[in-house]
Amino acid sequence: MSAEERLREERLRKLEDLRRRGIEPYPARCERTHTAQQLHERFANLPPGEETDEHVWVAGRVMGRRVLGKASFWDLRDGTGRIQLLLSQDALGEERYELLLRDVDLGDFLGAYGRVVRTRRGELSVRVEDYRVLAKALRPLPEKWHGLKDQEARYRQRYLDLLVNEPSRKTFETRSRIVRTMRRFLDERGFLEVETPILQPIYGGTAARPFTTYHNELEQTLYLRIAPELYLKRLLIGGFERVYEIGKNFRNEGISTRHNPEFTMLECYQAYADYNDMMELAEQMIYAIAQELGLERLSYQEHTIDLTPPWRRLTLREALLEHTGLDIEALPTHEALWEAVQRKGLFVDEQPTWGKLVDELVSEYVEPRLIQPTFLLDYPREISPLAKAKPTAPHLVERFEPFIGGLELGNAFSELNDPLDQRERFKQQEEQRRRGDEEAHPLDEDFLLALEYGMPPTGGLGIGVDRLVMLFTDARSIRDVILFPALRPKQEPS
RNA sequence: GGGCCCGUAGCUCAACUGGCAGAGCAGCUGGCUUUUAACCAGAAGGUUGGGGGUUCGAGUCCCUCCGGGCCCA
Repeated sequence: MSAEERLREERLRKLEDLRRRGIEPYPARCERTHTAQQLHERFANLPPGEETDEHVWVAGRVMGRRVLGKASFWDLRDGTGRIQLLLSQDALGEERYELLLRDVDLGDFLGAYGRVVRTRRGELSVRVEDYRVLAKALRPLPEKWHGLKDQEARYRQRYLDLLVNEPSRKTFETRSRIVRTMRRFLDERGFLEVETPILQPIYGGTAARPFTTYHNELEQTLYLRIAPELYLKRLLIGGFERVYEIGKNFRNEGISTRHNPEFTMLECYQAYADYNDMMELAEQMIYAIAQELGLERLSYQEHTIDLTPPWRRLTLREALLEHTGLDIEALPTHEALWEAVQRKGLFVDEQPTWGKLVDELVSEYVEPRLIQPTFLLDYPREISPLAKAKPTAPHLVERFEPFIGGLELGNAFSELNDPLDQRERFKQQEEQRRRGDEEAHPLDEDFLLALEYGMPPTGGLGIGVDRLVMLFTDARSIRDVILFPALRPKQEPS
């Protein structure tokens, strides 16, 4: 028997011992009059050594234990904090006291009843007169002092990570606050929260490979959405002027410190707005989150970042001129640009088109250096099939991506609402697909039909929620901000 | 997909140049009625991620597979 199994056997033995003595280790009900936090608030001014007449029931997990013989001190933790239990043979009687010491382990859930006191050393405690075993744990918790450090275990058994690593718990509380603040920000501005299909007959809204599934009854292939964009636009056509959705997108691609196959996205659309309005919306929203968290200036990895609006606006042309010395407007063809890239000895892979080459150069030489909040704007038209062309430069579109700390945090356009132009763009994408581009946008006749009924001029904005949480929690990997990140299955010896 | 690093007791970590696998916490036994990582004493706990190889001898060197981390694509 392994050491692990022996520890489990030991606890099973205790569980049986409890049952033999008529104690159900998994009772259906439990009494609780106060949380730990409520007690700490209510008795904040109780002086050391003082006792109250107040009797309370507390409940929680046993996280620590100091046994001094016929008296002992136990740490009970609930969702709000920690409270000490003071147990003695005097108060419980020999039998009940011995049973507790013998059969209750660290990690078990315990309810305790007694008087609220403060010990001579100043620790608020419950002097226990009665107790209930609430749930027996069969496996030991990770070590109390060092916590759980093993990265793999922290991801695979997140409950243990949350249980013993305070910073991890804080990260996910912060994540929740960020999403809540986003909702409040948009709700206050008249945006309507909606839900659109995750199972889609045609995927679209961005360039990515999808997960494929099948509906048995309909005998139909369906795709998990890579973006909600095309459905949200249908709502603009339907007359809603401001909508947003926060939800999971699914992209069948590699896993990295910045990519999880399912990830959370905010998309919002505002009628009668353009990408300039969406820039303001984005910086205001992220600043509002920063204010909520008290992080208007924050540290991300080795950087100090100031989120105060307005943020820097930088066109791709300016950015590439600055970081590579290439003027893409003076190199308007694929051949000319590639020739210049090679002449300069720039280190990028060859790309099939001018637009993709520009994108590649930006990814390689510009994005990692965008530490302070920056909107990169005016992208090549051919890599942006859902964005409206710039009136002054039809080979470019009104599109931007926000960058902070080198992280790409989103994507936004003045949305293309010309149904004939949209059809042309889809056809160009089909052509790219024929040339082997698996990520080319599929042609969506149902969406084109909707667009032909008329969509108002609209600004759209997508924000990657996970990456935003990374920024605000100083996380190096997206896995640190996703409760249950995607991992390869661990092979169990059979 | 490529390169580098890591995987030792339930948890956190040791183990020199290849030479008896070791400690703390947890658990077990005993002691202790005001502790705060309580303390004191004792005994126990290992397929060193899996498989193969080199060697008198492998946690350590080599090959391979699995998982994780970092960097690159």
